[in-house]
Amino acid sequence: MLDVSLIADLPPFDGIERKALGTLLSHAKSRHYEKSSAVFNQGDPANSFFLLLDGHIRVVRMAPDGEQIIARYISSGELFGIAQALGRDTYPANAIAAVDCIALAWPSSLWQETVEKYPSFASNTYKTVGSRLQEAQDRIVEMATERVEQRVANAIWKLANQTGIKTDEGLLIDLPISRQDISEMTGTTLHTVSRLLSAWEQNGLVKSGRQKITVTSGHRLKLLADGNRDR
Amino acid sequence: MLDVSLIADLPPFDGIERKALGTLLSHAKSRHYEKSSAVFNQGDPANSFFLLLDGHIRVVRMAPDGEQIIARYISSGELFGIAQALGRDTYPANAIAAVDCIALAWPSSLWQETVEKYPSFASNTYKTVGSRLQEAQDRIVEMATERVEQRVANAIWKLANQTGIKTDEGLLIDLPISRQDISEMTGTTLHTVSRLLSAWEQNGLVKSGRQKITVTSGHRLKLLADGNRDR
DNA sequence: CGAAGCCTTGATGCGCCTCAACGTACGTGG
DNA sequence: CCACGTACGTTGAGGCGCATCAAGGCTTCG
Repeated sequence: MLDVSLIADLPPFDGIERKALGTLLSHAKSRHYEKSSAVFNQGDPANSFFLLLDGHIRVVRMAPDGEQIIARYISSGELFGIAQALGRDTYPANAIAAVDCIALAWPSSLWQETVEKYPSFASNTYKTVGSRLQEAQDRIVEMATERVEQRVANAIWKLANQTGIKTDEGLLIDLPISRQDISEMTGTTLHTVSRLLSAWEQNGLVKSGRQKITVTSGHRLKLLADGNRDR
Repeated sequence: MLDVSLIADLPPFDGIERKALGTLLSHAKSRHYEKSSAVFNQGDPANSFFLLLDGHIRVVRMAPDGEQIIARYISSGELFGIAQALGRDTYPANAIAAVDCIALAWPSSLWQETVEKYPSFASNTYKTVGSRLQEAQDRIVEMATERVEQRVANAIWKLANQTGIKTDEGLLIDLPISRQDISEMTGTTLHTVSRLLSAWEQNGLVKSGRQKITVTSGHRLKLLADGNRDR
């Protein structure tokens, strides 16, 4: 049986009494997704909505020509696959487990009911959608006005802040991430990302290896992201 | 006094009885905005939400360096400035009248109440937000994967379909739009847009003049937008 | 141990920005 | 109504940023 403490402190459920959380949980199924497996795919009928309990999920959209673009990473404690909140009945993107993940899944049919019964849940989730729209718009502005170097610096800086864990060398991004992944987040190529990381490593901004990036000087990385050309 | 027929047939109000529309309208103020004036600005406290009755509104975001990016155009019949639906209390962008406009304005305090009282209004507006998020994501993918020529073709094609009126020459975009505007929609420069339009005019795809674009071959323009290099 | 996946680094060239100069339509006030 | 100022549009020359093409090294895993 799932315990209420699993979700009681998470932002989406803020303001719902524990008893109600119990009933909510009784309708949820806990599922395990292993690394690189798909939770759902773009175009699939949106039969469930999800809460990520542990791990990281990569949300990916396909371009018409088959190229992939990473829309965002979901961290634990976040809702995802909430197509209902967007008035959709299919998922708008692929969701891939970046590492082994545990998620709760509710049937979509419960969405409407939940939103109506718990106004705080409704306002929290719509706020989430709102901020994702905001983020998307920001990214459009970024793509339109900034150079590749800034965008890559910004992407890594945000990832480090979202998922980073402190090590003695700096902030380590807590999920396996390749040069290719970064390029798909920023609209460039893995080659350019590789060159940038090499240069930054020389200048002591980051330390990186196979699918691993540690930010050693968040400060200077942020400066780059904000457009200061180095030295 | 405002007449119910003004809004009765508009999508956002679909499914609300005429009597309720009357009460709703009684709280609205009709306002006139002359060409190039601001309805609201980015960062302003979101005191009202709006319905555009006539005209076209340009939604613009400012980049940190002062550059402007056009997020979208609002056509008549659409809601805009609905910061509440995004859980925000300030507007996330500027709204500028592209031509003389007439809009209804409601105080933001009415939003919550309206959403709760009319479920169809709620689901319609959240669907709107959802599709704007979708559009934004699509645009990110576009910026990341397509060449300037495709993006410009696509922007013009969409504008022509959204606002176009039939003339004997083709589809005329029904609002004054400069090379600069197009460049701010696509993340390029007015120079490149000018060169593209000149070339397209030579090939008989469009006819354009000062702040005016007529699409003479939507078909071939769409082909360009989809990535077919011409001839 | 081989294969597949990830990373690096060089060489080359093109797409598009930048800079510059000029032409043209609009509207505004004398 | 004409003259001027301003906003918009065009077109050329030059060069930079980054994609593309190419080749090879290093890990990880079956």
